[in-house]
Amino acid sequence: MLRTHTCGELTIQDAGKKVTLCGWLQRSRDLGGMTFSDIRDRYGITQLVFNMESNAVLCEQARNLGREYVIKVSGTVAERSNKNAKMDTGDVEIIVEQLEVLNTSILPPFTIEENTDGGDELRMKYRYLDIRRNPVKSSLLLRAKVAAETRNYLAAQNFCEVETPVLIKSTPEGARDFVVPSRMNQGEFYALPQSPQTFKQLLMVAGMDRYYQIVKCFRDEDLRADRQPEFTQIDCEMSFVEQEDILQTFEGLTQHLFKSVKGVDIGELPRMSFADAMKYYGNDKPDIRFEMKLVEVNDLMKGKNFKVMDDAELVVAICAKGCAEYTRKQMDELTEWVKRPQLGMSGLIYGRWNADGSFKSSVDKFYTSEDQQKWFEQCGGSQGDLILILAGEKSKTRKAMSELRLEMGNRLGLRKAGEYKALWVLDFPLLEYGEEVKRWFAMHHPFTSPKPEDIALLDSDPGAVRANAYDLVINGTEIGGGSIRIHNKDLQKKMFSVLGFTDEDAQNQFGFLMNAFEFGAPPHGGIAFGFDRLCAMFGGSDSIRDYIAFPKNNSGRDVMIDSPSNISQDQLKELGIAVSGTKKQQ
RNA sequence: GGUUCGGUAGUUCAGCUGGUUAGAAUACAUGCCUGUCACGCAUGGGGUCGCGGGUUCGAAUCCCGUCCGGACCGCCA
Repeated sequence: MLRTHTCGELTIQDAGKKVTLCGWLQRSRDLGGMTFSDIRDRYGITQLVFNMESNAVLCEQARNLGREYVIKVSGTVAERSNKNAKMDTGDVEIIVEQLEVLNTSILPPFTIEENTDGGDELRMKYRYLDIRRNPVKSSLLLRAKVAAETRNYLAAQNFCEVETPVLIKSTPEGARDFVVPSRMNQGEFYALPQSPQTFKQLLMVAGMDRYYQIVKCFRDEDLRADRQPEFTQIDCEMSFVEQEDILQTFEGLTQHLFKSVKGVDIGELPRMSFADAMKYYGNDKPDIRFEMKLVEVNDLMKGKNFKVMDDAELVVAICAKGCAEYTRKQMDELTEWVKRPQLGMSGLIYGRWNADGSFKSSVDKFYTSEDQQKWFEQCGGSQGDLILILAGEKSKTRKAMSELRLEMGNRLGLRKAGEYKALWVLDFPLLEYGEEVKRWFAMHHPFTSPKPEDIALLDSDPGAVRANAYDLVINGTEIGGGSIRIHNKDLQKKMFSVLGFTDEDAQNQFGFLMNAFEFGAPPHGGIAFGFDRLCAMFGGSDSIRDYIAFPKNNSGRDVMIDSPSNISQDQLKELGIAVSGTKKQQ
C-alpha cells in the first residue's frame, strides 16, 4: 500500500501520528511564508502544510504543484491552530516531511469542485473528472448502497440471483429492440433484452421459486432526463403466489430501502385503483404528497348555454387553496401554459372566491354567483381559493389537468423535497386500443394475467378486462411495476390471439415459453423496479444521469468515448451487412 | 417526427432595437504576502462570437440553412 490512511479519516485523535496519504491536489493557498494544500481522494479532503522557515525546498516544491497532480505525502498529523468546522478533517492538518509527485496533470477543463464551473456537456465528455467531484461521486456511492441493501433484503427472503442472457431474440411487441448482428449466422440478429421477462418466467418453470437480478435492460427509444437506452432494473419473480403476496414482499423491500438508505419510515403503502388514479389525479402515477384532487364538474358547467362546456366530454376542476389573489397576469400565464402544444387545451376557466365574499370568474357571462358558489362547494373550496377548470375530450383533458395540478403543486411548494409518499396503483386494464393500427395492445405486457372474473370479457369487451397488474408509485414517479403472469398455455395463446397474433406468429416468437408452460408451470408473478429512478429519487433528483457512471446524452450518444460510431468495411463484410445509407445522407 | 430554449475567453455567462479596440466573473501565468481554507493584493496572457450562405457601407447582433447541446410532446408492451 502506498498510503497508511485515506484523506477522509484523520481526526484530532490521530494527532502526532506519522502518516502517508495519496490523492489529488485539490487546490493550494500560497501565503508567501507558508503554503496550504488540499489533498483529495474518494474519502475526503485533508489539509497539508508547508513552511518556508522549516523546509524551504519542500515548500517551494509544493508551490509548483498544479491542480489534479497525483501526490504522495508523508508527515505528522497536527492539531490546527485555526480549525475548519466545515471539513470532516478540519481539526487537523499534515505537517509534510516528504512529497512525491506520482503523476502530473494538465489543467482540467473545468474545476473539480463541489460547485464546478463546467456545463453538462463538458462534464459528460470528461466524465472521469466529473466523478472526482463530490456530488457525482456521492450519487454513485448512494447507488451502490441501494444495490447492497436490495441484495441484503432479497437474499434474506430466499431470493436467488440468477444472470440471464444479454444476447437474445427480437420481438415486435413493446419498445424497439437494439439488435446485434451475428457473424456466425449471417443475416440473423440477436436483440438485447428490454427486460429478462421471459427468462425469469422460465426460471419459475425451472423451479427456482424466488429469483432476482439487478440487471441492465435496453430500449431503443428516445431519451429523457429520466430515460436512458440502457438502464438498470431490480427484476424479481416468485412462484406459488397471488398478487397480495407480491405486494407484501415488495412493500417490505420498499420499506427496508427507505429505512436503510434514507432513515425514513415510509409506513404502510396505500392502494388506489387505476380507475381512481385517473379520475382523481388524471394519471396512473399520482403524486399524493398533496391533495388538490381533480373534481368532475360536468353537471355544474353544462346546460348554461356555454357551448364549449356543452360540447365537452369532460369538465374537470381543481381548487388551488389561497390563490384567489392571483393577478390577471398570472392567470394569463397559466392559460398560455395549458395552451402549449404539449397540452393543447383551448383555454382555462378560473373562478375566485374573493376576500370580500364576492365571486368572480372568467365566464361570468354564463354563470351567476350562485353557480360559482356551487363550484367551490363541489371542489371543497372556501373563501380565498381559486378554482381552475378545463374542458374537452376526456383523456386529453385529464392529462392536461394532471399537468396543471402538478404545476400548481410546484408553484405552491406542495411537492416538498425530502417528503416521500408511496402507493400501489392496482387493477390496471389488461389492454388498450391502438387507434392508428386498429388493434388491442397489452398495457403491461402480453404475459400479464387477466383477473379471473374478467376472463369472460376477453371476447365481448376487451377494454373492460382488468389485469392482475400493479405499479409502485413514489412522489408521482413510477418506480416499479409487475403482474401475476399467465402460466397456462391455452390462456397465453388466447392472449396472443386477442393481440392480433396468428397462431403461427405466436408459436414462432413465443413458442419456447408456451411449450414450457406445458411442462408444469407453477402459478407465478413478479415485479421490476427502475433502479436508476429509485436511486435518483433517494438522491432527490429528477434526472437519473448523475446516478449512472457513464450515461448517454439526449441523442443516445456517449460523448466521452464517442459512440455509436462507424465500423470498418471489413467488419461489415464479415457480418454480411451493407449499410444502405444514413438518415443524414438521405 | 414535432415544440422550445441555447451555442461568445479554458469555464460559466453578459453583450444581440446592426456602428470605435467584444466585456464580467472565475480559471490560468507572474510577482508580493507566515494561519489560509471560495485566502488576499497587483499585473498579464487568453476569442475563426458553432459552421455555411444572405441582407447591409458595416453583422456576435437581422434573415435562411445546417451542426451540436438541454427540456418537453409523440414514442417508451
